[in-house]
Amino acid sequence: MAKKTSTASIERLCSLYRALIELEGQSDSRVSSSKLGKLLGIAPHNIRKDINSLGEQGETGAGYDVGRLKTALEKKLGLDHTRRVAVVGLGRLGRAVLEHEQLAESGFDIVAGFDSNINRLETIRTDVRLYHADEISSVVRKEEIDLGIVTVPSKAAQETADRLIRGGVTGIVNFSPKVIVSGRSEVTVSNIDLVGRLRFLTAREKMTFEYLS
Amino acid sequence: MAKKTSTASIERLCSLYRALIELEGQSDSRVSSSKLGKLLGIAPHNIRKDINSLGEQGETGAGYDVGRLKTALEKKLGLDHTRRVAVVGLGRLGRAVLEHEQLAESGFDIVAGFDSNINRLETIRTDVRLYHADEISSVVRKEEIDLGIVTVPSKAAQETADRLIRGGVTGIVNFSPKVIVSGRSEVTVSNIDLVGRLRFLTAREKMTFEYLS
DNA sequence: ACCTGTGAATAGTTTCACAGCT
DNA sequence: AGCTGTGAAACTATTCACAGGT
Repeated sequence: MAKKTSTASIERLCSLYRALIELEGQSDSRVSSSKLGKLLGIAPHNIRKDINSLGEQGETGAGYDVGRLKTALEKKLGLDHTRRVAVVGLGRLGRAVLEHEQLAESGFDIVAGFDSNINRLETIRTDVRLYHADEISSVVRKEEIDLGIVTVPSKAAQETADRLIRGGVTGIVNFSPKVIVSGRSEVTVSNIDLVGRLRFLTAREKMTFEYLS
Repeated sequence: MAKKTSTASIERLCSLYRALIELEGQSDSRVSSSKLGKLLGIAPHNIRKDINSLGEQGETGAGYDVGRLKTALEKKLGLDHTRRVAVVGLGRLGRAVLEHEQLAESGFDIVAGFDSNINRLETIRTDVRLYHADEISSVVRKEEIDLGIVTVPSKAAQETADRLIRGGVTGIVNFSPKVIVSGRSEVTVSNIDLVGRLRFLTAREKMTFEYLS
């Protein structure tokens, strides 16, 4: 297999996939790169490059077929089978994630919840099976969990991630403000701390403003 | 003012700021770029460049002074004053955000919540003032709100964002899966949809695996 | 010995331009 | 007329290398 796909490109392909799901319901069964570009705020050239980079789509001279492209992407991105997900940290945010209907609809089954507070484990009413945080590694392994969502306080974040990784997850979404670094290169971590985002937006405005003056 | 700071660089500076907050409590009052690099998973060269790009820090030959660098960053990134934030969409996730203590601690005051469901507005118990979604623009303007957090269903996302922008926010964090595009260039949008992140992690693993084979 | 600051080199990503298809 | 596919150009970002300081 030839060229590695860049992170940025994978990111765009995922947005693209999302857009295609929406377009699927529409009347028109074809889309052009420029229409997709407008929808996602990406340059059309870029979209063509991305699509083409996953081995050409065989589409020809007048737009892409929405259904076909979607199916192709699904396969290429590995989104054609459900994935098993665990949530660690059952505070307000963690519980909101547990009950997030959209996850299952999109092929991500939450099959386990973890917390270090026994009280919580007994109180929370949910269909998801709950375990103590000490069991993370073994449950992840036994239940063949692919991905972990971390919603614990920052001081527990790295330790939580290490346990998930030891259990064998291939990716982690980290909502805690502490940046998680994955020792192994085959595990990808996506850090999406809210405070960090707000800081970024603030900084962004400041710097843009300064640049103009 | 000379060179515009790149998005990636601002992003790194924000992580850096976070790391400095943590280091501030520690015994050692100095950090080296390599130590910071290890902590954040960034190359030391890169960190030096970033720090230096905001007008040199005056630090000399043996590490940076944690406190001084933090203060400098605070000022440069515009994090030295509190910002006013609104949350739109008071479902499970929105309510979790409303009560997120860390926001206020970090200088982001949530001063308004919005929803289009009157029932919710009456039921939710919180210190934050709640309004109907129709009032977004006027309240944002009157309360001088800087940033918006969007936790509405995807079909309402763009409309919500438009209202926030009309009211005058300078940035939006969008938790909904629908990509929001801001017409005006002075408004930055940060899209952080959970399903999208999980898709990305899935795709990432698949592509890495394929590359190796 | 270990650190920062920074010009130069390298690598990587995006944009352009146009050939070719429908 | 409008579209995709793609090599080449332009641009941006990262990494290197080393001068200079403590």
